[in-house]
Amino acid sequence: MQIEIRDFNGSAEYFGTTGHQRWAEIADVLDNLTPQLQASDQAGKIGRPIFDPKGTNARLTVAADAAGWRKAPVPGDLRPFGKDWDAGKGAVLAEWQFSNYPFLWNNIIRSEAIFQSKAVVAPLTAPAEALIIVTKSGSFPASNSTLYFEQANAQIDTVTTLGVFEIPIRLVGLMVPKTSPMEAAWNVYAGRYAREAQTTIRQFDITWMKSTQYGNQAAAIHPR
Amino acid sequence: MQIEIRDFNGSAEYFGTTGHQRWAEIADVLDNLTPQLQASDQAGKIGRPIFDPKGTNARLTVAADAAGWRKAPVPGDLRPFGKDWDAGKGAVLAEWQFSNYPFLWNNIIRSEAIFQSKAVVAPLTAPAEALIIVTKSGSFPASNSTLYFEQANAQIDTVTTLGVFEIPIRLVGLMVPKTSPMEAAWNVYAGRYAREAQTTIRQFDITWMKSTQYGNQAAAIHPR
DNA sequence: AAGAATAGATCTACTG
DNA sequence: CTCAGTAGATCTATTC
Repeated sequence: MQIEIRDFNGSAEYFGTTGHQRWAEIADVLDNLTPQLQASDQAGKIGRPIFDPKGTNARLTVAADAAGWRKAPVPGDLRPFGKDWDAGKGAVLAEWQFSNYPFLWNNIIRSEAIFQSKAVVAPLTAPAEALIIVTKSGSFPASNSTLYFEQANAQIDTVTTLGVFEIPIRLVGLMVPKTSPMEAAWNVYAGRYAREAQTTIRQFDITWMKSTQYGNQAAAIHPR
Repeated sequence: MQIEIRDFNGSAEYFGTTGHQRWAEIADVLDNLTPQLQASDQAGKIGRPIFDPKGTNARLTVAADAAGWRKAPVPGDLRPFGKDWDAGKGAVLAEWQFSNYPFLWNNIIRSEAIFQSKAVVAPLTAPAEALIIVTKSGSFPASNSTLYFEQANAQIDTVTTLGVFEIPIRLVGLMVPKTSPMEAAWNVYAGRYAREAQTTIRQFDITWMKSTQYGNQAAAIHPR
């Protein structure tokens, strides 16, 4: 998929130097990711294609695993902050975050805590030096209140101005391709939360609607 | 209801002095709140009584309103952080937070931002000086992943140790009464997310189960 | 009336 | 196998 990047707290420098190899791996995973779509079950838009978090999540995890990235358990003294990061390798933590928007800060806060603690958590081989957060663009039709790139960018931008966070963060946005049609995986699930999908590769026409809150345009996605 | 309190960043001092009247109002609201219960719709515990966020939220908002507390819109420059705080009066902001746990940090981060900005947001009459967060105890049976007091306390405790937040926070926990039976409102809704309830006051037996993650005991609630 | 956005509600999936 | 707990999914309600 096509991506956009925003860097905070020196992460451009970090991923351009020390973290170069880690980023190359994640960039490769993202580059090879096919957009995942599913049918909405929301009143008023039943059946319309929306971004599929389950399919995306599963594929990111599998592909990152192949590159040596593993779930990173939250250490005991940070237990209140949850169970694990979605992936970690070397000195870099990563989250794919497509759930509701407040998870952004849950992810950042606990990453900041581990960053400041300098603890080495398996599978990391050194204290965490940076965090990668993968989101989808707000251009994607999606379930209500799921986090999106432009929103995350605006929030992190404001808070880093406050100067309370130090951990370098590379925010990634999965973008709707500018070229129509788009080839995407169409995932059909047995139930609303089921993880097992029947997947077919299909073509979708993209049309661009008016601009939204953060200047990004909404994309309407129609099956061919 | 019975409550517990945890103070961070000097909020004990604040609510004992400058913020005394504001706290007296909220304490009164909480004191007069009847526990709100509803039937779970979760597989494996269908029909069992759980904490009712909708009923609790609605009653807190109405009672706080009667004491002059109003929704506080997020100002334009903090727009990425959402629409509003649940309540505000004078120089104090309040949230009733019974949704999923990451909202805790969404609430705190945006409050910290407004605290540092020193902006005066309607209906506040001065820059925000403190934040009250009302949660329920983890002793309550509840929907999965809804925020609970002991979890919030542990997280805030860790993060205030990092020294990145300055806004005084009073965290409130709505507790399961130690005396059985408990009188509570039993709310029946037309649908899973419906806000209109048919309410009856009923008695519930409380039995205490084994301790959980943060040392609090789980309460089993049985209709008489 | 329809659309967009946040807030809140609250489930299933998965793991220890 | 059940229970507890987090993660993630994703809806409806409400307001603008």
